[in-house]
Amino acid sequence: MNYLEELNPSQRAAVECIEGPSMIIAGAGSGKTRVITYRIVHLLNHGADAFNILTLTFTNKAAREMKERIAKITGEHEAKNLWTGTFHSIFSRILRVEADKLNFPQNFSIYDTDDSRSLLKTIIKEMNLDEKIYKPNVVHNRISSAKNNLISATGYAKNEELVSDDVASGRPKLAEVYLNYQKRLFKAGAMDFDDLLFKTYELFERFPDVLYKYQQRFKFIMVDEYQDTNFAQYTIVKKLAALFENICVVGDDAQSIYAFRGADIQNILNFERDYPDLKTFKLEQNYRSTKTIVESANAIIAKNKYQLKKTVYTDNETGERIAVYKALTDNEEGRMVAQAIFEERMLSKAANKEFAILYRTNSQSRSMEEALRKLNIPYRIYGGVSFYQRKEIKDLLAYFRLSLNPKDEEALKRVINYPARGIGNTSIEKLVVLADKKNTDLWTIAENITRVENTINSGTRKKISDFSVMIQSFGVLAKTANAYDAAHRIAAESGVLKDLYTDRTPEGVSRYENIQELLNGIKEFTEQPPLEEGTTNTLDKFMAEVALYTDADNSDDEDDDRVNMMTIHASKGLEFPYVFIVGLEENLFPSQLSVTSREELEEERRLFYVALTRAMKKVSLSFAQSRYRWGQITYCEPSRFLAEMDQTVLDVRFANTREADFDGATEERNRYSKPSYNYTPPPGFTPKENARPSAGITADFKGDNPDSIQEGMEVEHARFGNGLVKQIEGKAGERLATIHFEGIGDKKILLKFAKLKIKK
DNA sequence: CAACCCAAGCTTTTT
DNA sequence: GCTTGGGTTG
Repeated sequence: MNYLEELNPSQRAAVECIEGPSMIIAGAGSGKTRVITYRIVHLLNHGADAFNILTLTFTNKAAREMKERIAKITGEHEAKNLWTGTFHSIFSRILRVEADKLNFPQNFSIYDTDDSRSLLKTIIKEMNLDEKIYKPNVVHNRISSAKNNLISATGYAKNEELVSDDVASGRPKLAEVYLNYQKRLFKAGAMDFDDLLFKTYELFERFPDVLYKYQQRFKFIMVDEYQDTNFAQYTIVKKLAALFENICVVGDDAQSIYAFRGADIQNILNFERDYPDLKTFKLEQNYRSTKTIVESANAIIAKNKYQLKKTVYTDNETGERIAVYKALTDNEEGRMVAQAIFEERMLSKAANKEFAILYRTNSQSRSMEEALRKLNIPYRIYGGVSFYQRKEIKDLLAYFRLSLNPKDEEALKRVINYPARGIGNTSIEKLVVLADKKNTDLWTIAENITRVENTINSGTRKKISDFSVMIQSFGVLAKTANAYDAAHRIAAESGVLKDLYTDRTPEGVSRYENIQELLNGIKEFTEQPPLEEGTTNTLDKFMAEVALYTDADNSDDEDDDRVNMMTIHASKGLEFPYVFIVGLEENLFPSQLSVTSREELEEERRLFYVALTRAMKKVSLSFAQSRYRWGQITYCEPSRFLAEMDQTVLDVRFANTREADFDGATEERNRYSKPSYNYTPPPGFTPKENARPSAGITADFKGDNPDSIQEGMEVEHARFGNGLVKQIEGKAGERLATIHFEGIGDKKILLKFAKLKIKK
């Protein structure tokens, strides 16, 4: 095929520039992925070896899609040899090969955020620090951002600015916690997510010959979503590219939405400085969206001060106006969105999967879900609690980790008494004390428990020794048997399968199914042709990859016809014909945590830009005037982003679907539509005095005495409306009622908290 | 040592 | 409002 002919002039220029440093600024919907994949194809066609091409992405999904697209053009064989993956996965591959240089075991464990926090908690306790001040996640964030800026634990301790920050916030010992944390990770043969970057940097820094090896291997380097790189990533890429300088970065400053975790748009500017003979390409034609959408998005991003100049335009048709749904409550917002999807589906003969509901926070999905369910609209939620974060999955994975790396302390603590085998907290504490005394690790103590002098009673000692023998046998399995056999036997022999199988509650059943799903995934992995011919796909190889799998990576039947629901962050890189952006309220979107500084607010605005530009045909926005947060009703004001929109393309609708009266307010509107940090809602968005009372609004709803409520009564609830009391359990003061509400179903409610009006 | 109960934190986003 | 983790009880 002649791929070059499928490109517009600027895309083609970017693809054809394969030598030397280049930067592609790719506006939303401008065919970025196409350019990257075709550029790789172009490299291959011009004599580059797939083995020499490195492409770094931010998500596993992006990497997988890219590989698939290239495979379609070049064939599987060629595509398989490409180095394409996330920063973390590519670097962990390198680190496994080179682990001995850093004195890490080749099977080092990768600690996820939970493991890191848990270890920090242990350290904070051991140092007798106040957990209220040294909050594990605050401490973790500090350490994480230090690592992302390539500041080691010793470097941190010497950094006056950081240390005085810590002193000022009452955490003078933070540097010491960092030092201890790194010591413990090392002892456990483990790296956390940030170490995968930091240790790669360290490896290249300390071993120039190793760096040279990879510099020669990666003759051509591409970085996707370059605007999201942090300093560590930037530095490592720069090192890798130093020999050939064949580096091409692709990004869009307007879509930088990860500054909160260390991403720095500055890297784009640094890039221009680092490579004076840089060639820059701008992809400005949007092929995805209507004029209305592109122009609205442009108008929004124009409010930002910090940005590169570019003009995104489209030749597509003007398209529909942007609907704005104004709801009284979060639940009503859900109903309106569901209703709108229902109607649009009829009107445009659109499929469910053409719709996406995007929100700022995962917790917003609930009201949407309920409303969709009521209209029998099938949906799928991306993200949320990811598969690999589930307790049962983490438990079994901890067995795998421990089998491969018995020094992995977090894994050991996780499974030594799961399923319950009589090694409780007191015994574990004793092991910790012993390990400390002998200056060794928990595993070494456990392994030698019958030979070490200790105060643990003989029954428990036997149990610990049985456990360590079992783990040792698993270790052999994991390295020799095929991954599925090993995984299945570990799941069975550890007692995990049995434990979950015995639990016949719906949650238990679902946990069991999840384990089966994991095992099926391992089976699939086992049956793949191995990377090296003649070898077996063992469990250690599976684990080398799985530690970095997350959320959307299990691509379960994406062809299903369902409405898509996800956070805006998760939607980056995707497109949908119809997009609903919900919860456009101050303190929600923009987030409450970001309205204090200009930089953070601009990031929220970019987030809104990303959300708008996901849409191909039509965007709908919505907001509610009150919403449940932390189980409490809070009143909300419309988001300033609504005021920043071009008001003439908005089509505002109220709950009763009559058109909002917007005429005659133009002057007023202009007065308010300037970007303002002291936000005042524009007219038309302010709640009306005579807003119709609905089943949701409850400011002064008074309930009757809860003690007088009895089974069989008809009651009214502020939020759920009318219902019938079916059952009351519990003693006075703690009475729990099961009430059937019209159109909602059964709810269990504590009477002393619920405000219920007795109707009959 | 397990089961239960309560308090705290959570709702920013991901590898 | 929910989940998680810690503490107390049996």
